[in-house]
Amino acid sequence: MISKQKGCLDLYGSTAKKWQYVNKIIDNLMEKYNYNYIRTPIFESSELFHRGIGESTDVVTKETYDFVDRGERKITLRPEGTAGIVRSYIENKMYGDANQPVKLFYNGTMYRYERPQSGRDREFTQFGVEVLGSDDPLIDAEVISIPVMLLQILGLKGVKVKINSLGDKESRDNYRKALIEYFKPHIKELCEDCNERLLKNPLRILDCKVDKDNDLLKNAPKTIDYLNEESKKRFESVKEYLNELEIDYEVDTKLVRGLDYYNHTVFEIEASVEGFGSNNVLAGGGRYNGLVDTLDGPETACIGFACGIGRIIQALDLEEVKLPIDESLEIFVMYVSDTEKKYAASLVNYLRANGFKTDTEYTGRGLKAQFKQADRLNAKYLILLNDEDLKNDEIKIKNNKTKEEELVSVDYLLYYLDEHLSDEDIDFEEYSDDCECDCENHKGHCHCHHEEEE
RNA sequence: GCGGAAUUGGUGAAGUGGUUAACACGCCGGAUUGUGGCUCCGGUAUGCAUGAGUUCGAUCCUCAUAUUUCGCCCCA
Repeated sequence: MISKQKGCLDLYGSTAKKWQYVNKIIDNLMEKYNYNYIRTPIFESSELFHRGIGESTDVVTKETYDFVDRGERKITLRPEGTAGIVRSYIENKMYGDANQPVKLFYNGTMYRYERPQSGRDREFTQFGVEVLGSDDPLIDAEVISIPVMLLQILGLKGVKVKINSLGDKESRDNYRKALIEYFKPHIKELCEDCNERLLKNPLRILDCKVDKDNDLLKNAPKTIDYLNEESKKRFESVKEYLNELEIDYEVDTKLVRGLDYYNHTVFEIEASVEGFGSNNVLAGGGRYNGLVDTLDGPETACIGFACGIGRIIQALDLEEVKLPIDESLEIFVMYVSDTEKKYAASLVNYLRANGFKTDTEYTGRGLKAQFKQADRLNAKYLILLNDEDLKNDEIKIKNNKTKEEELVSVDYLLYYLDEHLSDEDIDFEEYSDDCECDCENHKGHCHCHHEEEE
């Protein structure tokens, strides 16, 4: 047997339903925010990511899926969405569009060659947003508000918004130098990883889990103190707009993020759910005003974020949030004889064409088993074809909940179904948590048939 | 890139170096209900992740590989 590749995921069944639902919410939300969908290739030239994300970042040095194609081209599977979109922005000269800023969103798979663990796969899906062509702090706040709104709509509770500012290039460089000077004399007191980090990415020392209680970290210089006046003012303005949007946030001066292209505003959205490992960051992003320039485009102020759909679903599961997914079937058509089966074929087709969610039997089951199948599919109405009835142009319809049967004339069928199914919309009572039967098969919705016995 | 744990049928799983791999659920068939969900009867892994080794003999021991899972680094 051939098994799937490490860190990949087969998405199907009820989990797939959840993804479809989340995607639907995202599309809807982006419509309201007036962001346009963009899809860029899953693979790009390796150089794009090396220059874009940063030669020294872990993502590029040890996590990319690289290969050489038959034309000797160096290719990399995209490890994130921003670089490809910036490339597209430049290549398609979107900076020349009349409509500025350019507000885009994407939703697709990304690839990172990593050791899989909770909340991290090699192929994973990110939804994200990029706004190119505006340095207005209002946009910073808006971009932060998107994942917040999304998680709120999905019903996730314990979300925490953390923000920080790295300042402009000047501020960031000054801060970096200050940190190195501060840590250098004491570096022996810190863990092995921190020693590694000192020159490569000193900002990350602040985020160290091993040394987090060390006074050295607590008293380290803070990003805020190294912002120049302009950067400081900008950060204040972002915070003001966040207040206007009524977004609760926390300034975390240790929040630095690992990709080279970030400056000014950076942010993360964390799930504080019991049972989430260390990969509890659901969304992250920030400003990257230098990236378009780095990739040979005109200087353009940009900001964006990305969130992992898989992690969001995981968080929803851990919080046991119930998504309003309707898993019922409107009509199940049953038959026994060959003539009934032929009639069933055209009837099913007819019902579907008229907008009813309809299914029927395909495996030669007996009538008894067809009833079971109908229950499994959560059918609301059963149509029991019977040669005798058909001779009279009549069809037997059974309400699978009340068990009431009615013989309906063929001409009247659609009307009958319309009548009965329209007010049969999702009955939230029925799908509540309160099911107390002993069966084990209902984690979410209970479809058990426990009559009002006794 | 580094480290820990796991891998038995459709599912949850028990189990042993040696004839037919427990049990439960599910599923299929039958009986009984006019058309099901209750009950009863029967069926349901020539197989214990894959490959190699130790052995008279391995699902059970050893090694390798794959996948899963949980951490570290890093990220969403």
